[in-house]
Amino acid sequence: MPRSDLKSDQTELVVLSVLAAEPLYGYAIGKRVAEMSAGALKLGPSRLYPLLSKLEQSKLVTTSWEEVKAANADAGSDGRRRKWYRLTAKGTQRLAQRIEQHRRQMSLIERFIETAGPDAVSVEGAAS
Amino acid sequence: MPRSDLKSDQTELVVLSVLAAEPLYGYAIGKRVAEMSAGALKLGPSRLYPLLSKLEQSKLVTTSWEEVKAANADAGSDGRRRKWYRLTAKGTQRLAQRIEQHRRQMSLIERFIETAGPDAVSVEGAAS
DNA sequence: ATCAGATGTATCAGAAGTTGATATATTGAT
DNA sequence: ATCAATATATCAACTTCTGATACATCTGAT
Repeated sequence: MPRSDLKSDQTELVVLSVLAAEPLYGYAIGKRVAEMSAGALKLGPSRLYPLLSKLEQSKLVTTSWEEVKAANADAGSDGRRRKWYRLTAKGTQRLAQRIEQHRRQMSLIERFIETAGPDAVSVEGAAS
Repeated sequence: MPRSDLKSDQTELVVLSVLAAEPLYGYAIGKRVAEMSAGALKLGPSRLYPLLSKLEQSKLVTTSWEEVKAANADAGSDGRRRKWYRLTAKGTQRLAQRIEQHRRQMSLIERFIETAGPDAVSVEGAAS
């Protein structure tokens, strides 16, 4: 059940961030996101792969296929293939842009929360 | 051109926040949001009224109609009517919930930004 | 007086975005 | 052999968003 609760721009930010740390293949990206969020964010295939395709088309990432080496066998293929994604300079630029956009929106929302008064921020109803 | 760039939960948070400060009618809510965001957030009718209806149905707000008094005439209607929205206790509770949810998501995203490394945060590409 | 623009509420169809289900194929554990 | 995990990918159905439209009144400008 891929719940992300994030809007697409934020999802993009998250994916670009993990790729900024190191290149990864699709499935590993999904797992990394789940791990780092302690399960709060889950990118299912239907969300992840279209997004990665979009990033590829926009040249924010470059891709390359890798054949997974067999563990026990002496040589060659394992049948499984991985598509690796690595951030381009353009991708790094986009990430910085998304981070800025994110910070802008956050301070904006913060402003609204403040006008609501301190009453709203911590209230009985907030419990679990 | 109603650009909000906010996801629906965040829009709800914003609207509940302005109503927490004081009761308002629909059109005024839209203007207040635009003012407070210096035009960055615009809630058009097609976004605003369905949202307000939803809040009403969920009993997060109560509503009441008001006839606008004529300015010059000695008595009565001006023809214009306003539908006022005021937060219920349940609405206040929901607001607190949304604020908490918001803070959780923000610290989550912050975590991803940090892993991206300091390089990503302030980069040439961030200009304009 | 007329006309444009703001006020004020509301709906709708089309566009865009999201997700569960499904498909295929291999590996490793029970 | 069967099940879960690994690994990629698509699709139809669903929800959500938005531009356009509708209607009626008021205000200020010409």
